[in-house]
Amino acid sequence: MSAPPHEARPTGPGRALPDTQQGMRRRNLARVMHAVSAEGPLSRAAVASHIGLTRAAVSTLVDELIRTGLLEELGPERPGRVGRPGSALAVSGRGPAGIGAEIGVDHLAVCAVDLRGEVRARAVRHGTNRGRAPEPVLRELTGLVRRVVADGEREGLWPAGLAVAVPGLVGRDARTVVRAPNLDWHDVDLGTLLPGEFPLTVDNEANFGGLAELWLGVETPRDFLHVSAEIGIGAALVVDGSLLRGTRGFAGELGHVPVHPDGPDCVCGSRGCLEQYAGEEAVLRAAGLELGEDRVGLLARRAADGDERVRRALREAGTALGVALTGALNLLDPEAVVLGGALAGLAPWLLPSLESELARRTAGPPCPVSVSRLGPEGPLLGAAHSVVRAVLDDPAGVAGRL
Amino acid sequence: MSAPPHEARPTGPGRALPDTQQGMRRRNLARVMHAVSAEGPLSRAAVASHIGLTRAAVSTLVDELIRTGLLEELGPERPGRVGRPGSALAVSGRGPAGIGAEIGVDHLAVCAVDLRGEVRARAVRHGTNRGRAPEPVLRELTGLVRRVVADGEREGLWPAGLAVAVPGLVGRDARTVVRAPNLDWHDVDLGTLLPGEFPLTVDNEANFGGLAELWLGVETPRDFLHVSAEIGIGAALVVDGSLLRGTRGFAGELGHVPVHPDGPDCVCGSRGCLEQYAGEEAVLRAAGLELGEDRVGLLARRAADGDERVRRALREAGTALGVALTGALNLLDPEAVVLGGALAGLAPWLLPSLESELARRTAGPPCPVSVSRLGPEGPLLGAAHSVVRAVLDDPAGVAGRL
DNA sequence: CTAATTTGTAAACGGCCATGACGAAATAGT
DNA sequence: ACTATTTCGTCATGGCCGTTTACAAATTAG
Repeated sequence: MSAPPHEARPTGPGRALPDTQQGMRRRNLARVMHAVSAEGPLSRAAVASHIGLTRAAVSTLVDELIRTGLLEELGPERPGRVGRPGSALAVSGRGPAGIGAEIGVDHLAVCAVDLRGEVRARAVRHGTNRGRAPEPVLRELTGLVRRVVADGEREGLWPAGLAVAVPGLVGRDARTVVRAPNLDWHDVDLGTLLPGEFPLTVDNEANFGGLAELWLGVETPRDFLHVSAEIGIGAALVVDGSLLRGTRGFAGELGHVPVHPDGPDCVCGSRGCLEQYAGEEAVLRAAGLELGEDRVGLLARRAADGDERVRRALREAGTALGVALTGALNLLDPEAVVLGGALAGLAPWLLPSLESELARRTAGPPCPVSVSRLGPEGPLLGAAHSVVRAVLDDPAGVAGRL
Repeated sequence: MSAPPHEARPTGPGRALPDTQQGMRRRNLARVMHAVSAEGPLSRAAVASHIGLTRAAVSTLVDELIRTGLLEELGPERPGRVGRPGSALAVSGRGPAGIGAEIGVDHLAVCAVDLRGEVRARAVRHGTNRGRAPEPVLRELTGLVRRVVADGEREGLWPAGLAVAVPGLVGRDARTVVRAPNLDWHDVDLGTLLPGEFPLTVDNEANFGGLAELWLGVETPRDFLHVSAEIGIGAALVVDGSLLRGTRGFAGELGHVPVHPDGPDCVCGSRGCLEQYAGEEAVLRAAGLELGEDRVGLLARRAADGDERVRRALREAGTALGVALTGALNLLDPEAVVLGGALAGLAPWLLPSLESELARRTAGPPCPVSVSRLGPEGPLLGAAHSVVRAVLDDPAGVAGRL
């Protein structure tokens, strides 16, 4: 009944496996998968030199991975250089798939991603979820999941796990939504309300967005700060290629970093939090706009149209964001800052003031700020890919479920 | 000539070793050392159940460790329970030792710590180093190191490495002091100025202080923030048992987190940094005291004597620290905050305002703040222990140097 | 067309942990 | 006191796994 304790979280060639010969084998299988997945089609010899094993050892590993359907033999490479050409190996486009889901304030979305990282099926339902009870929302989501799973199965894919991105704080058990202000959900255990046929992981959408940036971004380093504002302002802290979650799973709450310690009261009990200056509500108020559907799109359109009041509101939000980020950069010394989620769309009007604030407050060269090209798709893709990464990180684990 | 590329930094049972049988063996040797080191004297059977290997496997591992002198057989345990009593194993009190050194603003200190974690030799020289050139200071330090090494050798210890704590920023190469404001050093490569007979590691004193807290603290969790103020205000960020260093090695610069963004100018180029409110200079000025020797002790004495102006200065510093920490806690969600270094001595007057500020600004239960019992010894002990940990993390590596 | 190079596989080898059995040394029960 | 039981450490055996060595296959260089 209950799904196996599927620990999708630690990423990087399958750590935490026992240091026994079997564990070694499993880790080496993972390293082969990672090499092939990351470096495109590769011959056995190329894999061997990538991961530091001998060709013979890689041969047996590859045989096993082909037998279990995780790897595919593409056929002989086109020569080009001297010597016998290798036989290209690629990650299979059939077999296990990661199912990602997103519970947004204004929509539900589900997609299936194969081991190659390609989206093979999608389903979306628009319409607000603000204030709706968890049960009906999750029933709808379950419907979408089943549809996507069915679509995938028609193409030879089977679900290796389900990862759900939610706009709120998630406990370290990766199942319960502790608090989702914009849905008005508290302590909802998604594990009991979603299909139990495959392993489930739940996480904050900012975290999944950050992971998407890490895995899918073009030039993303292994150490960066991914800032995203959907509702509150959240940040994903990626340190050395893995997510910093904090003891309770609440790390990255950039929105409640004090900017003006004596500023206006915040719902969190503190005063002058970043959210009071750069949060969605605050910006809309400063811009003189009403709350409604597609608030971010509205801001972007008005700013593009030259509405000076909106532009000023965004400039000031950028400045506040700059102050809060200065603190974060001093603490974490990341390689880059990436603006994602809603911020990506507003970047043209936020960036100037943000960057000048950072430059003013930084001694050396300021930390580069870039804009995510994933935009609002980030969390959904990150969720689906987290399942895929879990498979790549322990191919033997998933093979056992065949 | 040049020391081997000794990577003392990653801690945790020898990771990053290749996934081959030899690497497995090395990691298992490390796991045995860790088990014995952490859990006191242990029989082979107890070690086996701790690390999940069979008794037979542990036997051969232990044999090897005894042969290389890293473990010692203490003899039969006193029974107590049924069955043949085990033979107690303990980490050897002879063999490799970690040499720790500290370059303080007002002193130099060196110590040797054996694998059991006990300090076996020390040497100190008092007197300011403020403004002195690196060469004479490091010549003196070299003298102290040689003395401590000689003392250790008389007890059967040989130096496995030297770790130096400095009051400033250290590059990620773990050798160069990028900037040490209070010594007025810039880009000094300690590697060329210190004995090259054993592997060298250099790090910030705040980092070593934090590691000392992690390794030696009584109830320290694996996730905490260690705040220490010697000169500037530095923090060591310990995440899941390892130090967060940042891309350039500059993480933890709590002193330059903005507290009042429009406050007084700071040397870093920004305005209203924490250091302007809680830094040593700022507090002394607010307290109406002169700069001189043992400034922290002076503050503590005056505060203890009831000097209201000093107490107010410390209260206000505590409040500012609380604001900056609020930001850090929101970002990192650690399990605890530990005050170390100079702050430990001033804690009685800082804590009340600090904690009330944290409580005011935190929604749930506030993060517990504790005071380090290591105090000013932290960085020195952390440095020495970092070498010891490196040995425990890869005993085979050190055995090769016998 | 030959020499050189590279790939993939097969067989022998060696290292390492697991398994199972055994003697040793203690306790528990009679 | 004596036996049964439990636990410890070790040894021999076996299986797993990566390495080494050798070799055939496939390509380029000359």
